Amino acid sequence: MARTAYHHGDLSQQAHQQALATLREQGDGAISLRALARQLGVSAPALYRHYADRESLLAELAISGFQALRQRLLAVNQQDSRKALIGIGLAYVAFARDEPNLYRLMFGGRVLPRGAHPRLDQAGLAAFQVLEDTVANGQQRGYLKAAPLSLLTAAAWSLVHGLSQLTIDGHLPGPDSEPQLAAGITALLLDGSVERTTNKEPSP
Amino acid sequence: MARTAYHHGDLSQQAHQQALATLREQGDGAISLRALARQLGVSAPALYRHYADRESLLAELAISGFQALRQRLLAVNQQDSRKALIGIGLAYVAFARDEPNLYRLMFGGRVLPRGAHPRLDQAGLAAFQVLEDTVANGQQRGYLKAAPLSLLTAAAWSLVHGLSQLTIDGHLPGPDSEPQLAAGITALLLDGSVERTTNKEPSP
DNA sequence: TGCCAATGTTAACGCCGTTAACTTCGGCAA
DNA sequence: TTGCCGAAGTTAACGGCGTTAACATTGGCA
Repeated sequence: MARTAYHHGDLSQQAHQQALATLREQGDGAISLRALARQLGVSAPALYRHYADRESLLAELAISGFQALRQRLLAVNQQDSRKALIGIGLAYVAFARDEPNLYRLMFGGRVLPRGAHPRLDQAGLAAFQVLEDTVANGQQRGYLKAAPLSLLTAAAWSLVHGLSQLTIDGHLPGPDSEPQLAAGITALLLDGSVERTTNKEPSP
Repeated sequence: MARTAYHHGDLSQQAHQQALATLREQGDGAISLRALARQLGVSAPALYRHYADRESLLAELAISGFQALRQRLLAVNQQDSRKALIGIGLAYVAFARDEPNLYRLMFGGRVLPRGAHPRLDQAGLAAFQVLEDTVANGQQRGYLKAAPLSLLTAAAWSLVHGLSQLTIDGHLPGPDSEPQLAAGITALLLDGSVERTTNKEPSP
């Protein structure tokens, strides 16, 4: 169907783009189908030809977010296991820093209950898979402990996810020191936090 | 001011309680001032005598959430440094599991931009302080590395926060195995994830 | 006792998501 | 070439929301 005065011709794509722009600038709470339609010079119900409801539109945005995150994690691709793991952590946090509102939508949990949008779940899983593969690889090479893969992966994911969330919410020191912080924290998970010279606790 | 047919007498308190109940059951998105007023048998604008707007009400809920979290962290109080640290982690994740919707409100970041509600920032800081004190204590006793306190604390907080978020959003295995997972992950941050026997990476 | 500040009320504005019923129009079948 | 049908738009409407303005009630203090 081609472009006409009546038929818009590319509404789905443009709605996605415009909604993404609004999300980036003002967060998902600012996304309204009516305002979106207004900006696109179209009536509000027209959007319902392309999205079942507001939540479906948000789900599409989240899906593209997971795909972008996955690409950034795949781009790390270091040979050395330690560098690969720290690189993944840095890339993850950098994504959250660059796209805070998108990241919040993806992981907010407020919208989009798990299981409501299968394609969304699948996109999230695909991004997670990159992290898990990196951990598994480090383990196969003997760099990481022989602990259960699910445990190591959950630890790594929890760490970078928590750091991302705290960073974009301003709970941690300014963004200038953020890369060092991320690298230092990742290193802590790798090397441990306990003082190795004294395994026993000294008496107080 | 006493209870009357006209004057409710305890609206502020009851609104808080009712909103908290709705939050627990359906999340903050389901909290509406009009519905709240209806449930309390009062007109909607009456609530504006006690809360500047919807966001202020949510801020109050979040504040009480941080206070509850702080109490649960304070209740750990183990002598042994390692047990104290793991105990804090378990308590933190347990709180999130018990109050998922409240936890999301507290850390969602979607509502309540940092700095908008000073008392909220202060309540969050007070909860964070318990974690930092525990870390500092472990460090002073020589159990933890002599790394910068802010780094160690950020790592611990990131880990438990990320684990909490992933847990309540259903990204990790069922809640039955959750305590073991939390304990195992916390132990990983303490002891490290790398295989100690081989510090060098073997050639592939 | 009278008044004032606190705490309620109704009415209204403009926004929102969503649905129903109708219109336009591109492209394919006869 | 024509006719029609389904995709993709339209307007109108419903009910809900946050919020404000203007007004009403009333408890307690001077």
